[in-house]
Amino acid sequence: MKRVAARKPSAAAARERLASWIASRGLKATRQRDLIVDTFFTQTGHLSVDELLDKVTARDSSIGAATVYRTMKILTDAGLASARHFEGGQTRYEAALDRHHHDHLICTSCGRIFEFENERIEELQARVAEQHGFRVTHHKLELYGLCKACQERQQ
Amino acid sequence: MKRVAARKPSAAAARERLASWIASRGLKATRQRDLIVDTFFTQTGHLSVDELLDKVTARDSSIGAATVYRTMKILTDAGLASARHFEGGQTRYEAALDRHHHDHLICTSCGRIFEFENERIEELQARVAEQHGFRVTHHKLELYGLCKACQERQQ
DNA sequence: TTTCATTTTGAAATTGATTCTCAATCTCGA
DNA sequence: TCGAGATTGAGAATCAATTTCAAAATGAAA
Ligand SMILES: [Mn+2]
Ligand SMILES: [Mn+2]
Ligand SMILES: [Zn+2]
Ligand SMILES: [Zn+2]
Repeated sequence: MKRVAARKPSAAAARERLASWIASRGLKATRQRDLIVDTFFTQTGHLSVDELLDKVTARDSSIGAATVYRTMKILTDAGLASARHFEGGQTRYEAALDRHHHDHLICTSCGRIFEFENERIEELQARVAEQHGFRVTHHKLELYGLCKACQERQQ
Repeated sequence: MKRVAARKPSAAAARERLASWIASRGLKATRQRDLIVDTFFTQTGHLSVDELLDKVTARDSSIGAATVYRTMKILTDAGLASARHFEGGQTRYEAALDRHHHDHLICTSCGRIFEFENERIEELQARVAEQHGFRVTHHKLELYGLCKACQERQQ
């Protein structure tokens, strides 16, 4: 039996949650899904399907892109991943289990993504919504610009 | 000479600004562009290219979609329109001349879009950026949910 | 175990918004 | 009026994502 690399505790929990999600709706467990989910939770950050596909096909080159798309949709529906639609193209996914809501700073030069939480901003948003009689289901706050490193690099 | 419908004062200003923008970079004035620009500034709100194309082809059915895309790009580059990328596909454009920065509430049921300005939120965003040593170029704050009317309609 | 209805898969086709290409047509300064 | 250069509309191309479909895999019941 092969020894398995240590994994983040949340990864195991996520796999368990996924198993019951799958069982509870008559879906079936598959080798491909397991591998994709395992690969996803082994990574950190905000992954595009393309990037994830690369890691996945490095492990099993027979897995198709459609299956990765489909699996990430399942993870999202199960609340184990969140889909983020930043500017400029592909959807990115991040692990969602045991994570607080947070927003993002995106460097338009190097593409790095930073996270922040700001309770005060959330409150003010809620107040704005209230003033409009609006019931907010979700929101998006994204700050685009140059990260510290890129500012320094550009002198 | 045909009488022209009364138009918002900003529309005339925008056309003037566009004329000098076009002249200043060796572009040429065209009938199609005039008609598209005129149609755009006659409308209010956040228009998709498809919606704009409909209004445009109602006036001249020979105008192609590519020309509408190209014209909206010019208006955007000239700072006379802003492109908004809300959830769900197409870019929407709104008039930008003499408008403050503002953010949006988007009803996911009826699609209506409401605007707000909140100086306090802007300040807090600036502070967040500062804490990360980030130089923000632009940001996006969008609140999605049900507008008042849609809440009431759904009982 | 075997059966077999159901789900899943990978490849390829399709979608939908947008951009590009290209030959024909227009614009505008000389 | 001329002609270099810009613009046009149609259709092709692009790109991420979804759908289709026939073959393969899964798992509950027998
Ligand atoms: Mn994040
Ligand atoms: Mn607006
Ligand atoms: Zn950077
Ligand atoms: Zn509504």
